[in-house]
Amino acid sequence: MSLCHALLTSLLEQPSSGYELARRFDKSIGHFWQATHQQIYRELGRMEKAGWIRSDADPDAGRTRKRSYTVLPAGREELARWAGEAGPLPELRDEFMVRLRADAVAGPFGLRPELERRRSLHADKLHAYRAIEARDFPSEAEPTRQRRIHHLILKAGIQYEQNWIAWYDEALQMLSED
Amino acid sequence: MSLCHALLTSLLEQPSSGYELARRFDKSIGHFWQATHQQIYRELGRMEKAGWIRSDADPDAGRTRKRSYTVLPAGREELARWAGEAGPLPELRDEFMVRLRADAVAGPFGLRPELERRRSLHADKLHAYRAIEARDFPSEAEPTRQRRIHHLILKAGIQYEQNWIAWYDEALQMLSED
DNA sequence: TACATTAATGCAACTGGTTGCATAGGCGTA
DNA sequence: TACGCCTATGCAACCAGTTGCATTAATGTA
Repeated sequence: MSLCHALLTSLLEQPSSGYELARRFDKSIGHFWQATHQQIYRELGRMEKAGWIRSDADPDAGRTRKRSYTVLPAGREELARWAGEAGPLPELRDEFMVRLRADAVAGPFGLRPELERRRSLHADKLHAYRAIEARDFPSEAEPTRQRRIHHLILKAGIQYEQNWIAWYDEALQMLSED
Repeated sequence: MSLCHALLTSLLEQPSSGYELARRFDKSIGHFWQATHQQIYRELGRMEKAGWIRSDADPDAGRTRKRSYTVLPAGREELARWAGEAGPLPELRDEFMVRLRADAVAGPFGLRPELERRRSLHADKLHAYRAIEARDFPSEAEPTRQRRIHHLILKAGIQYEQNWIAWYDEALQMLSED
């Protein structure tokens, strides 16, 4: 299970509360591994039980319940152990292919608007990634090992979206030939 | 939920038993929407209750329990209703990006072998798709609407794998610069 | 005849992820 | 002061998907 390892990584970068993790997730690794606050809190609880992380009342908690989590040595070891493991490829699992197939067999159901909508959603994501790239990885910046890896991850997202956009263009063109 | 609609589509092409569906799934739409036999049997049960499909003892069942499922008009309507709906984009959810990030923050953990392994798994899939393409969509065949859509779906798989292979090549090259 | 394999279906338990709701303090503003 | 929003955490119920196992019949093979 990757969520706890994603959390360990995030907490190594910066000890944080569950809430902060949830927000940071949305902006970084969350592009490749989504999690709701519920999952995050649940997982933090488990990890604390397992002795991988420790929680303290956050310094700027005031009178709130805010807790800050820190990775313990056991957590760091677990991350190192896990990171080297072989894992499964992500599964290609796309609802829309099911709709397309239904359209081929029992349609046509007029999928053009949906094709266009999806193409534009991919374009939105691509623009968002490009904006992050321009901000975080300007060409003049010195490429440390860490920065290069982070950039590489982002490029996976960029290429993924570009690829789908190209496919949707092809699909739309095919549709207009009918 | 797409599984039942994938099943409806499959059953429209060809009334079948759960077992047959499970095997056909592995070879066609299963590339884009996986399901175990368990899920399929469970779903067939639900759909029969909902009045979308009907089951009869399969003509060549002999003394076995084999049942054959057929789509009823209500099922066909449900498929048409669903097919036109807007759906969510598939989520980009890749374990390996979590490992890479862990490697950037707390590594290096020596991810090269895993990078190579994953690249070659993608290459395997690509070859499998290419083989299907050569067999099912030879250039001389007449492209009906249905055939063109099926080919389009397959191409999504092909481009997806090509895209990942290109990314892994870039990643491996980056790694060798260290 | 015995044994392994494949066809065919299904139960039970579990895991990961989602949804809806609840709580409670802090902060800005009308 | 009252209202709404944001920060922050959590419970409970649910759903989809996975895993392991069990059953029964037919088919092939040593």
